[in-house]
Amino acid sequence: MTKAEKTRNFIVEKTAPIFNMKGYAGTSLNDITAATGLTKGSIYGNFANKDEVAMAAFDYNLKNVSTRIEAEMNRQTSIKDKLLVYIDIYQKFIDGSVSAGGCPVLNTAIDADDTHPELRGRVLKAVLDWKNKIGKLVEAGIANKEIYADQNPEQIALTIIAMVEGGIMISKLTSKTEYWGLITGSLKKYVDSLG
Amino acid sequence: MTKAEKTRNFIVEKTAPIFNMKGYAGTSLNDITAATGLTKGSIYGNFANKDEVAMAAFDYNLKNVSTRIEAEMNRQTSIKDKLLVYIDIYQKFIDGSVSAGGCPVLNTAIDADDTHPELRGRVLKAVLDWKNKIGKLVEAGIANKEIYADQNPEQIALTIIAMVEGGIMISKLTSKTEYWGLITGSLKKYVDSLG
DNA sequence: CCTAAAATATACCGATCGGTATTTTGTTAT
DNA sequence: ATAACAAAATACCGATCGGTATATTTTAGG
Repeated sequence: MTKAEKTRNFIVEKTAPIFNMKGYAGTSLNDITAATGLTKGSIYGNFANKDEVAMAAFDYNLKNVSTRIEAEMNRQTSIKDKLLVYIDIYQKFIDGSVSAGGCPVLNTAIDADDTHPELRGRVLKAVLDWKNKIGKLVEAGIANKEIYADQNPEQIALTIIAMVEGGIMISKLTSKTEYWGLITGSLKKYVDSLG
Repeated sequence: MTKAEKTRNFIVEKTAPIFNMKGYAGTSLNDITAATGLTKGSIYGNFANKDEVAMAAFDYNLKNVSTRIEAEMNRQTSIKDKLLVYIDIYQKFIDGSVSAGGCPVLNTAIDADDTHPELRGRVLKAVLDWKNKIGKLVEAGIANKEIYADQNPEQIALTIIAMVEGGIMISKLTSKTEYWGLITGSLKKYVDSLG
């Protein structure tokens, strides 16, 4: 890893939580230099513009979530338990112990939806990938009789994502972890009812 | 209504969709003057600062949702049908036929959560009021035997809000109304299972 | 119709915005 | 050790930011 690559990673690591909290328009180059201790010249020596930093920051935040989910999912055996992994992982996004500012998918979706097509495209792909992943899990669950055959994998995927993301919004806004407990309680019951 | 009050309302009406789409940091005073055709002097003759315009815009967007929901709810007789009113109303937020930019509660919650305490306070109140409203509906449903007595009103309220807001995020981002149909399909089944 | 007050427009403020050309510093291979 | 190169810092750019003091226009009451 060259010096430039190291610095690039360093900048992304330091700015990713800021973009996640303040959004694209709300994060200034001054924020970026302050967080990294570097100067504007150095930032622009490693990135073409603010857009590129924002994209890399989103990718970093997304990968951070994905790898944690992947790891925890591999520790579960049943499909239903795999589907419920999101509950434990996203708990950490609410109390702030992981990636300050909440879920990057939700934040960036709202932030970039009507303002930043490039960023929007990245979040869109993330949501569709997520939907496909859950859909395939459900299909596997149907195949091994864990889930009823008449269930719609796409519908289940969308419902789980909606509940998780909506739940994060509520719990983060209110700072009430017991709300997250109640919402995920409904989610557990829902997943249990699938088969 | 004095001239100043008219102008104030006019400014709020014209800027409310912009704040809803671009967020607080993303909406500039130039956006405000462009949308209204007024000058900065006129804006600041009616509002102390950008914050005040943003607050008034949020209040306006929120009231817009609330009154529509209230009206549609009064047309329903059963508690379950009242709970399902959100589905039809929010449909219009996704296709953009009402208040461009999606649900103001969701947008402002994400936008202001970590950046704007005053605005955050307003959204927080909106969500808690919403939760209480659904909670009381559920209690009424329990009282008239429409809903099982062992159901938790607070949990039901939070679950419905989470599904609706999460569903809006997904449907707006993907521009797929069929996704909204699938998610609200789950919501209908959920509400139906309550009693 | 005229005047006083209210409302809007004009012109400007310093600060900050994203971005860049140039210089200085740090690194690395010979 | 030094030359060649890469990387970071400095100093600056025009544009836009939110905000204001002042001048002009519009409104409303007598």
